[in-house]
Amino acid sequence: MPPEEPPKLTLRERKKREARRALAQAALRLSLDRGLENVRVEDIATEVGVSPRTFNNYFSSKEQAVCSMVVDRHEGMREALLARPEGEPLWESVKQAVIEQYSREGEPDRAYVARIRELMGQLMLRGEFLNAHAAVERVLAETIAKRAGGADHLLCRLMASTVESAVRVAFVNWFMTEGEPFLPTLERLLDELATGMPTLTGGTAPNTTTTSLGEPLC
Amino acid sequence: MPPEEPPKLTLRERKKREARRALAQAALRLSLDRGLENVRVEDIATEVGVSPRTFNNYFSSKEQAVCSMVVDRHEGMREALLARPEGEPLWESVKQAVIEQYSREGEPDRAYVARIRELMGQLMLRGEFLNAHAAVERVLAETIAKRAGGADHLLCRLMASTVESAVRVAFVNWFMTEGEPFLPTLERLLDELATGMPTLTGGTAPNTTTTSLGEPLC
DNA sequence: CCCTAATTTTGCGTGGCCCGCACTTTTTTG
DNA sequence: CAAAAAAGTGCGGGCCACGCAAAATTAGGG
Repeated sequence: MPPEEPPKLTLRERKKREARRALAQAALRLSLDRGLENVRVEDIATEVGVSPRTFNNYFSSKEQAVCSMVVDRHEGMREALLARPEGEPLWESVKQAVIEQYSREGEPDRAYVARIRELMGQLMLRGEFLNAHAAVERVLAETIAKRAGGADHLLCRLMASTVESAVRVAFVNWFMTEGEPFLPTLERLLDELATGMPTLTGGTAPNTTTTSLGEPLC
Repeated sequence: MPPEEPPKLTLRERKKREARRALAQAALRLSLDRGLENVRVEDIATEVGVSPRTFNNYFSSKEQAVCSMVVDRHEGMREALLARPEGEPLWESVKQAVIEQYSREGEPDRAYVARIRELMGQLMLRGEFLNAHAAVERVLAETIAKRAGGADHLLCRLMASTVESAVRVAFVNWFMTEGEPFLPTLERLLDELATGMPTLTGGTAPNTTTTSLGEPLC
């Protein structure tokens, strides 16, 4: 009979999530401002008004905090995939689910693109970023498997991994070029995957010089 | 006229490579023995008979040292790809080059599989591992682009990224299962990629329970 | 053979991070 | 409102990455 919705999440839970969110946000904001190497854990903690020790109760490194948004996407992704209509071909479902998830957030903010590029130069952070994507990939694979009704487990993993590849490539392309929008690129890459690899034909190039490797970017 | 081959690499260079190799090897061996968390940088350095400070002249973290073998593969991969016959379809070239590279090393050692599994549980290491694969991916993309004679840059990246996905999936499958060999799996996955995604058809599964996420393994 | 310049290794010191532990503060529950 | 549960906090220790400058090693002519 009580009309007020007793919030399913206990106060504790809400505060906890809020704190986590605030820390992640602060970590990202500060990193974009000054560059990750100039942000100490202490700074992030102070920004949120919490002790440095507490920061480590939520994240085990600042890189993890910065990347936590990536891994939080898995939840939306799973729901989107499971919500696709019954008879739809599997690949179409996956494609739509992924696109849906990334549209929900809107095009990433252009204003920060230079800073993001700079940020991704940080080695540790790239590691954590890839790691986060791997986490998403895992959940995606499980969801695909469930959705496909027990199809070959290996192929499900491959599919998930492949989708994540497309996302990463589209993202890198987005922040490395000036104008190209993210979503259309992603969609195009996903379509490319659907038709298979042999679209491209071979033949050695004429004369380009050998580029060295090092590790300039992504 | 001098018949002895004057080693192209100066003594300096040889010692350097040797040291690097020794450090990487020691790092891997010790990690497999005791688990990465029980290996200090000092231990690795001592094992090779060098000061801890020197270790950091070669690698900026022990995780990096452990994973350096992965990134060293890029060289062989590039050569293998560029050595493929002229007219061969691009995808076939890529596939063969990758398989060639991984056959060269032989099947990974079965004896250590349990330890490897344990090792991959380490979060930091997984990050560095993924990072290493990303480096290989980048070189592969460049090489593909060169080989394809200036094809769409984005698609080259996608192809490289996709190949690396297959490798990672095959590898994880290898160390998570008991008997399945690595190379045949890899080959199968690459073929799967060639034909495109829609091989699998959809339809929701019957009743499986929702698995939680956390981050149990890879 | 030896001397000099270039390069590498090393010791030391600094700043920072991660985390276990015990203690305090806050929230929950009965 | 009191006891219990859970989260925040301060302290201390161990480790790591790295800048710097001094020693050790190598390279290449005289």
